[in-house]
Amino acid sequence: MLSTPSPHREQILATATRLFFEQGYTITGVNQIIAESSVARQTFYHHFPSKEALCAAYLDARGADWIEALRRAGNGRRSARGVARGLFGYVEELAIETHFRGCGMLNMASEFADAGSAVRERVRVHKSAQRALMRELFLPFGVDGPLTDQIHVLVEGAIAGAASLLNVEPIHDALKAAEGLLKKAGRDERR
Amino acid sequence: MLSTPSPHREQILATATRLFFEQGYTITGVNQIIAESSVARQTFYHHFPSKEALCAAYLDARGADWIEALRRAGNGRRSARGVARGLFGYVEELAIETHFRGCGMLNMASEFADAGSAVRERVRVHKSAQRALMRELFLPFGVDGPLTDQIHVLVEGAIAGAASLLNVEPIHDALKAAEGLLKKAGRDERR
DNA sequence: ACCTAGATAGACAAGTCTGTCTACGTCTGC
DNA sequence: GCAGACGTAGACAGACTTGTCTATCTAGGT
Repeated sequence: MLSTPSPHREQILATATRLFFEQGYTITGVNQIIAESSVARQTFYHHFPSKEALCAAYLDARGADWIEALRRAGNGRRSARGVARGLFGYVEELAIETHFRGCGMLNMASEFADAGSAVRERVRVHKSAQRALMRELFLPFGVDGPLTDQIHVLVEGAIAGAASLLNVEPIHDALKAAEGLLKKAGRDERR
Repeated sequence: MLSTPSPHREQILATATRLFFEQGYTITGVNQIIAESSVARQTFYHHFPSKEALCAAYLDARGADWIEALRRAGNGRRSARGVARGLFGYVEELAIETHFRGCGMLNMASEFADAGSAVRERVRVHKSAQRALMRELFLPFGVDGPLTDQIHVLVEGAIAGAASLLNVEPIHDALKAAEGLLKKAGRDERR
């Protein structure tokens, strides 16, 4: 069965992850994935019955990785402000590293127009999980749900803004905004 | 010269605008644009020497339209909060109307990985103009630059977030965050 | 009446795309 | 020793891609 993780499958998925993110889905052909994975055509179609199936696997893997990385970036902080700094610091790091390629999930969604498609649904579930992660990270510091949702919007805006403007300014702006909102919330609470 | 606006050119550009936005750039072929524009192949290549040239024209036109629409949505308000409500109200309206298709400029950027490409540069200039527009709209109410930049991030995050989650919640969150930041700024100012 | 510019339809080149197929090799368990 | 699983290499089908080409038609100016 699939209990043993096939190295071929992993290799194909790794190549696809790189190419889908760096180039985009439509523009990346299975021929290129096959060639750069150094596997045979049949091997590819054995593990993934179609390009779209590979896309689904890519979204699942990448989504989980991203959530985990974001959790690590926000964990172990001593304050809500610290969590925010961890999050946006990681976002900045990644933006520079990827040459402002933006969010892999959102980029994929932009290539699937139909809002009812399986891809869009997967992206929706992922972003929903990201939203829940914000709650999880800020909850220990008494930050309420509505505010964590607002910070989530700032994270999304930071990534999208950096990809548009090709620099890290929007990420800094987002962090400042998050700090402002947290400060305000603290002040309101003490009243 | 190009002083007389050719109706054919306009027709092609209108079709491309629709298809590029609804479907995406790579997936939309010139054949489809030609067919749905009801022009001859040669006519297409007469007005646009290549698909990429058409893309550039699309970005220019759509970018200008978007800025203008956003200006109208934020203009004629009596307070900074009113401007924010106008802006996010328009963003919400559009998100629903387009079935959460997101931002046409950002979607296009996501299909051009090379950060140095002409397309990415055009998107960058557009977002820069959008940033300047935020300043212009909020300036009459004494809102300073850094804060308008933060609101701009919220606008970006609202559009991207709505496209991801397939609902308008992120837009409401963004508005709440903007109102919070404006309120906080007003309070700080009075201190 | 004639000439030119612009539009038309459509063939065409040269390449790409996804997915299926055959034919051949190699490794493992029984 | 041999069957079956798994791998490889590569041909192939059929559709699609962008951009160029020819050949015909039509309208306006002189």
